[in-house]
Amino acid sequence: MRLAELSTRSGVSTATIKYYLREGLLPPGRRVTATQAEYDEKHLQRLRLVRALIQVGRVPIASAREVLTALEDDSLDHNSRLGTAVWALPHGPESTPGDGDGGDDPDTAAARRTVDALLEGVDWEYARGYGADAPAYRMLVTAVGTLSRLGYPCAVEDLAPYARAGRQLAVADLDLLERYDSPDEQLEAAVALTVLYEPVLLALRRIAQAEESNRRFGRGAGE
Amino acid sequence: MRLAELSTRSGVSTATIKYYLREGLLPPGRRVTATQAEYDEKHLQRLRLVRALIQVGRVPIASAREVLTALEDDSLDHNSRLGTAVWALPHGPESTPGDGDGGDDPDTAAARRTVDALLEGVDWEYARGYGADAPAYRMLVTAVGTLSRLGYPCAVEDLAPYARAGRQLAVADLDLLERYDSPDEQLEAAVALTVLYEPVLLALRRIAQAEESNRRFGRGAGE
DNA sequence: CCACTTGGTGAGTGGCACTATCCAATCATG
DNA sequence: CATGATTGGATAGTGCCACTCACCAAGTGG
Repeated sequence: MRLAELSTRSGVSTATIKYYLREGLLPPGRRVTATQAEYDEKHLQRLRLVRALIQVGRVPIASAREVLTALEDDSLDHNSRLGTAVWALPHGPESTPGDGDGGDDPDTAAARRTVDALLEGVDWEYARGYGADAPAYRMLVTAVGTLSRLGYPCAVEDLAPYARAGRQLAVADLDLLERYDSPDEQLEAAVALTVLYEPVLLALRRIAQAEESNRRFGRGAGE
Repeated sequence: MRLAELSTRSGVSTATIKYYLREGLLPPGRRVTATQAEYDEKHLQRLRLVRALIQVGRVPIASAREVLTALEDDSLDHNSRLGTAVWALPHGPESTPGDGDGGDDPDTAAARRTVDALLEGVDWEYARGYGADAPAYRMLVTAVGTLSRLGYPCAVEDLAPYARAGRQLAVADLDLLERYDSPDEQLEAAVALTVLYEPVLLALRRIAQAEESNRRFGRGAGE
């Protein structure tokens, strides 16, 4: 199919598709002549994934490119590709640099200790092995630091229920992932499901908050 | 305290504080003379909350203003303020407008049916009462629509584990909230905890994914 | 008393995700 | 073959948003 058809089928303007091609988010089409290229279903699927990452997952273009590059990096084996791709995903506000406190102020140090205790408490030794390198770990430390800086509770026992929920979510995630047999499908699914289930989860939490608030405080509370 | 001290104590530049004052995110200080104003601890606390909303929660300025306005709207009772504030929080990508499909294409309609069935299945009748008005509901429909458009599983039974997790999270959230006695504290805490626990939760999910992936597939997988 | 600081205002900056315009090569059609 | 539309690539521009800078008159402190 031509670029125009790719556009109508995906609902993305040709200008935007050209932009994605330039940015390396979409592999170039098979060149037919000097001025025409042919795209296939894989391009369409990739384009949809890119849109989902950017619009739903709010992943910046640069991170999306890293993720997608990792997905098709032939120099890595399946598991490494998966790891690299998810690793490159959204870091959230990394360490809030320059925000009054440096990277190792007392609050952040305390947050790190809390997080380490939490990970030990729930027996996630694999995660602890990675230490401060994992984006998710740093995101967690930053968030916990911000919470305590604001004076909100975030001791180990406060965080434990969230860790338990995270554990269940991960099991559900992996269950979904295991439906895919082909390595390529699994790679793309890992990225897509990680990102696209985030709004699902957050929305469900909000709705459940309203529900629970209503249950505890009566109509009108919560949301 | 003066603006400069507010700046050093919060780590936010005076220019940015002035900007927040202009935008109505921060109430004006008590005017001492024609060119000087006095700020207190409440301003500092509010400023920290604003920073947290914007930097950690990625809440746009305009939404933050709505939230904060609702928090101190004297024309509303406690519960209405709480509802309005949380209601104004982050919508995520609302209905992905103009993205090829309008607001009521077949995918979205199917997503709506799935979501309704899910809410009925977990017996959240209060949430269903609000229908399409609640931002969280619309976020959920959008996300589910995107998932199915990409060909990823999001049937009721696929979503159920996430709803269950959301329920547990909401209980944990409300437990944290109930520690606060003063209505004002509770209002601010509701907003802060809703927003600031989102990165905590997402980070824990990522870490747990890596942990679970390692457990199932052996070292190197997941993250 | 006078350099310095303060807080308010308007205009400017930088980043990012597009988007509009142009162009030569190519294709479809009479 | 003539010719007008279309294609894909390149470049520059747009709009938004969260700041940030420059300036200024009014006040303050040594």
